[in-house]
Amino acid sequence: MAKGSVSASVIRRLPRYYRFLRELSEAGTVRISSGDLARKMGLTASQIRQDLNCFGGFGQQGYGYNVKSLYEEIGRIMGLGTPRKTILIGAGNLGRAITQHMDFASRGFDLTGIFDCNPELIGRQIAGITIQNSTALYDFCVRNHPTVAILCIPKEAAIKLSRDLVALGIKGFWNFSHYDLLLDYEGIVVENVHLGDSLSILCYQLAEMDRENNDKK
Amino acid sequence: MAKGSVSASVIRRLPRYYRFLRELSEAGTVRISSGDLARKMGLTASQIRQDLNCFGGFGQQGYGYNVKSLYEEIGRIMGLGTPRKTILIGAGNLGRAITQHMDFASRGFDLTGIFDCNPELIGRQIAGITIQNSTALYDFCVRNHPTVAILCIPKEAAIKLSRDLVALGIKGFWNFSHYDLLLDYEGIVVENVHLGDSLSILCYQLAEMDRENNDKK
DNA sequence: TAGATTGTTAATCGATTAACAATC
DNA sequence: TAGATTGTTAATCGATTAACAATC
Repeated sequence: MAKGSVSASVIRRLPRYYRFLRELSEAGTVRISSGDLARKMGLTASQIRQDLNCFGGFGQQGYGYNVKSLYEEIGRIMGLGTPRKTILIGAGNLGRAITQHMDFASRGFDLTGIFDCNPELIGRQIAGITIQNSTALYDFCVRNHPTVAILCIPKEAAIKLSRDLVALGIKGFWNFSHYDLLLDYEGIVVENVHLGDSLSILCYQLAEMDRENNDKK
Repeated sequence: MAKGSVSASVIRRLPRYYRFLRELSEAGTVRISSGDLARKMGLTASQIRQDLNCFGGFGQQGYGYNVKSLYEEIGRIMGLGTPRKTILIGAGNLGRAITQHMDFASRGFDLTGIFDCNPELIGRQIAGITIQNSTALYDFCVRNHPTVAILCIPKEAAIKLSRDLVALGIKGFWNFSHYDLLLDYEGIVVENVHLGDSLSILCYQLAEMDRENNDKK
């Protein structure tokens, strides 16, 4: 189905297409042309057609794209259909917020375990899941075979733990620790989220704006 | 100081340079060559030299870069020196987690107010700041002149509120709502964070890995 | 001085945009 | 059929990499 490897730029845009198509679908739009979608998303029609054609020809000449079927197609491409057993490690502020905030099911994940080493947190529940002692992690993985781990733990813990988790069968990491997780194992994927970096980019843009304004004067 | 406009690709890498340089500095490293830094960061030496030269010649031929002074230089470029008065809107799970999780001061922000419309939350404290009723937002802005707003509110609220906030003097938005905030006002900057999109990218990569493995068989 | 490494220019690569024949 | 819009190829643009003279 997939033609060789799709570039990272295209992949990063996929979830955004998916979002816009869902909204269009919910609003009752049946069909859309690449030109109209481009205007809505702030892209070019060419780019949209190029992007979609990495995965196949989903449109119809003279008509455009069927919103609902394109939406479903992209969902299939992103692999949302088969939920992956997921564990969360680190039930601090961020871990708890993500658990409560994110709709895992609709995004292809099934949160099955939460772990922390803080005795104050162990036994409490988040989103209906009981926080377990980190010492139970090994047994849990052996028994339940989760394949995805969300890391909401400090840098040092992430470095230490990630190797063990790979050995326990984890294939994908959603990493919030302040550390660029780069696992050189074959067949492991990592998505690093650096909220601090994101905030710093905003800071830069504000600083740059100030500098421009000062130059004008 | 800045030579015209620096590309978005370079800007997105700046916080990462900053992180690595701080770590090197804390580890006691005095100088580093573009080659060594490239190896550490998984970049090319060329790219590092090109990136840094967007802002000026911070190195010295035959020596490399002084870690501490390059670190400080990048901090200046990112504008970390002058803290910007910041407000957080939406003190739900995500808003609370971000408040407690993020070191705003070291990143050039000064969180001065938190707002929510949920009566259960109003009056409570997060990180030493009392959650105020959203109805007090207007007065607060008129009196305190915050310039940055963090949006941890639903899509609809973000759309409605963002225009008002611009009118109240907000120049920068750190937007966590499930919505691509795109303010076409002059002199307003937005950093959208889509955690759902990030998770979807991980999902795609896992699906792609599965497809590759199936193809092999 | 000789060795190392930068700053910078030129070459390459990849991604975006434009153009247009195919076709619904 | 005529009009619209895709899929796809070619052209352009920008970003990354390579090369090397300048120089510490």
